[in-house]
Amino acid sequence: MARNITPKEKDYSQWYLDVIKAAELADYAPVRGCMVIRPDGYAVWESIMSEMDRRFKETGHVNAYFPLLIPNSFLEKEKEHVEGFAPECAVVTHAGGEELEEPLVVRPTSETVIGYMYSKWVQSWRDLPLLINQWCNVMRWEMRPRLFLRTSEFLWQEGHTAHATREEAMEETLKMLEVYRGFMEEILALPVIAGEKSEGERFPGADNTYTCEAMMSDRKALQAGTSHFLGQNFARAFEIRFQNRAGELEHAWTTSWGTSTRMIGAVIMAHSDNDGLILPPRLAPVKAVILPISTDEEKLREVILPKAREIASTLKGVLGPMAVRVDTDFHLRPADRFFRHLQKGVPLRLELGEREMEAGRVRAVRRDTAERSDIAWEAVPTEVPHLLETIQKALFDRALAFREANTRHASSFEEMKTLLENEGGFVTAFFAGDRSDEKAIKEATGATVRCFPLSDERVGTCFFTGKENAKLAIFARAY
RNA sequence: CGGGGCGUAGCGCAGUCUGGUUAGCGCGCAUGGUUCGGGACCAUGAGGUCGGAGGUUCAAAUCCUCUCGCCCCGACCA
Repeated sequence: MARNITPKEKDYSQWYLDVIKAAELADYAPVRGCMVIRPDGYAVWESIMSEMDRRFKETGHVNAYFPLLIPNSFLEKEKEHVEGFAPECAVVTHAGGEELEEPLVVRPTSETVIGYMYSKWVQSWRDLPLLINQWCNVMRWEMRPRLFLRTSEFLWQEGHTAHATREEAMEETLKMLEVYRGFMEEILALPVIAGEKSEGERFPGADNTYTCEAMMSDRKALQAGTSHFLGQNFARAFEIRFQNRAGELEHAWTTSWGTSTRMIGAVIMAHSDNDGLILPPRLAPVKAVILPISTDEEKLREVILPKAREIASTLKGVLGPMAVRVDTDFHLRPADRFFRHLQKGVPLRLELGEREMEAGRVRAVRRDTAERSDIAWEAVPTEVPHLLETIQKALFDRALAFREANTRHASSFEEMKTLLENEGGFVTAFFAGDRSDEKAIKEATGATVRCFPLSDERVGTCFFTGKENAKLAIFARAY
């Protein structure tokens, strides 16, 4: 048991913070609610960026960069948008030693400034679709910041597209939701439920919002990414118009979709244990660490270390140059070196000691299960990647089994209250209520509608209003 | 914004009520030694304008006034 980490059973919030600290992922910044992402945390973000960016480009998107500062008047052009975001905006009022004529908002999201630019770039149906993504930082002055999950400033990507037809924009919205789902499940080993948001949980200014909802290991829900169908709302606010083939002027149909550094928080809370961070192999910047071990320092440096480097070199050829590290912290005792990698979440530890030198093998220790196995030197380039994939799958399966074991169905409001109170987790129920019903349920249970899963088309009687033909919803307490 | 709590070494705290020699303790850190395959131990040592400003006093971490910041609960919010 790690002595620097509070067990999650004792205090889940503290456990989460302890894991981050022990893994040196992030630290608090001097400004309230802001965090410093440390090198090992940033490497995880880089890993996320490179894989997602590849998937965005494969689906036809390109990257661009829009400015940090947005004229205040832009936000006010879309009524719901400004109502949703104004309270949490940071505003620049002075610059160059003078008060500005118009205050500038630090972007909480970029629909407005991008809408403004799109109106200039779009004139003909031939200019559509416009498929642009940007990687950047945004600022939302939240009341309750938590590292990675909700920080005042965070890093994210926001995709913004404009289309000629409603159908095409809706198709894009769902396509990117599916890109998110695929990335989260395949790379983060995070099972998510793709679904539609309820009225009360919709993005300010959107006609529909879709989400990927995940369950954390305390059974609470976390929204890991959203994709919005914006209809013609922003096109009207910013006059994004084009002439169709018939020569008529039409408003474009737009979408936006985003995922953020919050996903790092999701990975931490989905997989890690009381010893510290556990990273899924496909996400982990360092996938395997090789530890030369011996009390005979001469032998260590002259025989074992060169062999370790040789194995590392071969393995790098398979896994990538940054994915394998040789631990040369010989001033630490083996136990301390084990723990360091354990807490950093390195998926696989390969020990090379005197026993292994004689036998011509390495001892592999899995981070997720602590299982040990011996791998012959010649087999390392094939066995290690295989073992990493086994770990990847095991993490996903474990998280999925956990979610399924903690998902229950409620037919009545009483039943829902009891389930949320006693069991927690996800509660499915047929629901056809409106915004005020959602509010009443939240006040009574602390839970919100997470989504209406797209994969489940069953309908039934609403547990709250009694209406027929209600869609199946998932309720849960959420971050 | 309302209620409660806290600022003393990198971190966690004691000392403040009842002012009094060089402000302590644990962890961590540095050096040396013994250890070493799942968080060792011994010894030595470095590290502090006690959140800030002003005041009372022979004397302030301690008492008084002002001020800044942080945390928790609520409100608000994704």
